[in-house]
Amino acid sequence: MKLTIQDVARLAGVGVGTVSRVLNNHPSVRPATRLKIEEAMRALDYVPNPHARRVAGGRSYTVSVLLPVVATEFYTRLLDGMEATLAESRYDTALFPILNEERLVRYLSSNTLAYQADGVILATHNLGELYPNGRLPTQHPVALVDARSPNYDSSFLDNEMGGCIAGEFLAGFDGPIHGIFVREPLDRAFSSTVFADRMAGFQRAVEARGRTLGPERLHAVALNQDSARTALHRVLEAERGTPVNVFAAADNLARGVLEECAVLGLKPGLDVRVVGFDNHPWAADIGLTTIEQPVEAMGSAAARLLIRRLEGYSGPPESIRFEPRLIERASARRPIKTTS
Amino acid sequence: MKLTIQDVARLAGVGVGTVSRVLNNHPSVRPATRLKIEEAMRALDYVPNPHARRVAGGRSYTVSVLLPVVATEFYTRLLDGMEATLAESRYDTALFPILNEERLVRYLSSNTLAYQADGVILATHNLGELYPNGRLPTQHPVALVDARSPNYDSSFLDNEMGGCIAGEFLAGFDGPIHGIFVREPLDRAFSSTVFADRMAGFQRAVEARGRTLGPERLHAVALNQDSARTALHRVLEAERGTPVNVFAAADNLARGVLEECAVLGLKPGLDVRVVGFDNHPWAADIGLTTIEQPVEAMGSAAARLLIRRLEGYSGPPESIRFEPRLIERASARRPIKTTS
DNA sequence: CTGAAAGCGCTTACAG
DNA sequence: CTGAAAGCGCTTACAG
Repeated sequence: MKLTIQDVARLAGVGVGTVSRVLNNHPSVRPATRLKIEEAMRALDYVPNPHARRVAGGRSYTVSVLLPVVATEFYTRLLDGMEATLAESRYDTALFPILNEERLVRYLSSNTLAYQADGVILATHNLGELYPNGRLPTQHPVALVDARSPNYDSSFLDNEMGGCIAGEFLAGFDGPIHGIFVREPLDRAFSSTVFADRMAGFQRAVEARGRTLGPERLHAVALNQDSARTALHRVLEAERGTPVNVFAAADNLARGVLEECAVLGLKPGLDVRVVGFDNHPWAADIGLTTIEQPVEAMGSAAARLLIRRLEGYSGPPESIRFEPRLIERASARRPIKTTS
Repeated sequence: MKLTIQDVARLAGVGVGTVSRVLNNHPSVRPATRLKIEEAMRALDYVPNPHARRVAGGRSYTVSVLLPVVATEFYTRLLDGMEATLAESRYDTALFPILNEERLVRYLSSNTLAYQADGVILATHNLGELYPNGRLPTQHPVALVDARSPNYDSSFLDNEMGGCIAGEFLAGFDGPIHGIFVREPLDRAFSSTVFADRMAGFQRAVEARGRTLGPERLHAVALNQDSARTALHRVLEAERGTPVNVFAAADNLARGVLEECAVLGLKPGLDVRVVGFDNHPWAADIGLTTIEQPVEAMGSAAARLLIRRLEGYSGPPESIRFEPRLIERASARRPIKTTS
């Protein structure tokens, strides 16, 4: 009842070996034959049995993706990017949500993972705390995403540059400048410098423009809207007047700020200028000026780096750096410059 | 280099068939033989190749666990309970974090899941919204945990009873009674009635004791501590005086309330009596009176129900109900009754 | 109770 | 470029 490679071979009028070759993108298959077989597969709606492939081929055609359990759009998009690229090369994705540190260690040391996957993608995790030598205890190729390490391939965003852009932009407005960011770690298992980097760039840019930004203007909060709303109150109390300029280092925080503005009757872009970070799909809907990061592209790049290793490449580790850019919307807009 | 069943058979001086039988708990193996083989496996540190088992046996020895991406202790513990029981029966666990609704549908419809798993455990998800007929589009056995359905085996907590217990307990104190709970859904992909049930029981119990609890005393918040802190302010403003009695329908919320009490200089258990829900490991450390739910046991029960199906049981769906109980600590303690 | 053998659905040299 | 065959590491009737 379950379709096998035999059924495809029979329908296409070829041997199973040839079907297998098209399944594995083997170069030496005549185009006409390939077409005939692909048609048969489509007609039968054939999906190869991955377990048999693993046994016969000695590879699993699966990559393990280890990611922190932080329910933000960011990880959904990152995963979409990785999975799309992995699927193109016919790799399955096995997800391992890192609920806590003990679980991360277990995943990496267990036979389960070793058996299941040909390679590992680790998200947002700076090695080094858990594994002081900066190496994961696995024989398989590893790629990092949204993180960097000298030992592994990685794709990452230049978060510091993103902070810089926000800082330079807000320094162009009158009124005091504040920053709202997330205190690390996001999660016990994930020490990351993402937010620290953003704030470092931000601070540097603001001060380079001769504007002050002491520690009392930097507000560390939890990654949720309510915390950001509370932080806005602290900003307003400190300044006792508008306008104020706020860099919220994640769109989710910026959204909280905008919502609280609505409650307080303050006009975004006039009384309170807000710049977020992420450019999530809904950012346009709420008119949020923000720093865009190409999340899907980062995921896709990490997947591509890993696939290259899986196919035998063995050059030195490579890092692909992505650059953020400013998306200007109503929540903070520069006046249009008029000539003369 | 990789160990196979052949190596074990050779060392134990038996055929591979017999080794396979002990691997699969086949009854007809002489105890002495079994011992000899188990010793050989231990000596070699042998782990069977799951892919080969899947191909030969036609089963995957894997169950898929679909769970919402809400980073709370609850899911860690639930998973611990499930995995422990599954592992006892030599089942691997494949985790599928439901990042959004589209992804849940994709998991359930994809060939990936169908191939990988012999069965599915779905957490905290009330079917019916996504699948109006209340059935998942899968041929495999399904068990629910932290949710119920007439169509599938399930293990769940009597959340309403938990709310009742909290309500009865708080009704024993002087001062107004408030409730802080989470507005559903927790997550776009997970419609659950967990919090609604807790509040329904709470309200019923409080009113049965002749105490008032209008809608203005029920505070819907997001599931994080900051939201709970803000809610406490609303409680205190409404009452303008202490003591007040607060049921926070999750320990995480209760923790926020206690922290805000510390900031405001209010004494937990005297000025503000707080009852949480969960009895997470850290609840004892902060002296939180709370409703305990046996999370690991619930996970374990769901796993057991599924395993029974996987082994061929085909009776009607069964629901295992777990009862919560009150754990009294400093944040709300009844005066010790003295005789006469 | 146990061994030898066939078979699961693929992959991959080996010949042609 | 392609087919026939051996082999991957297991499981499971089939005999004994």
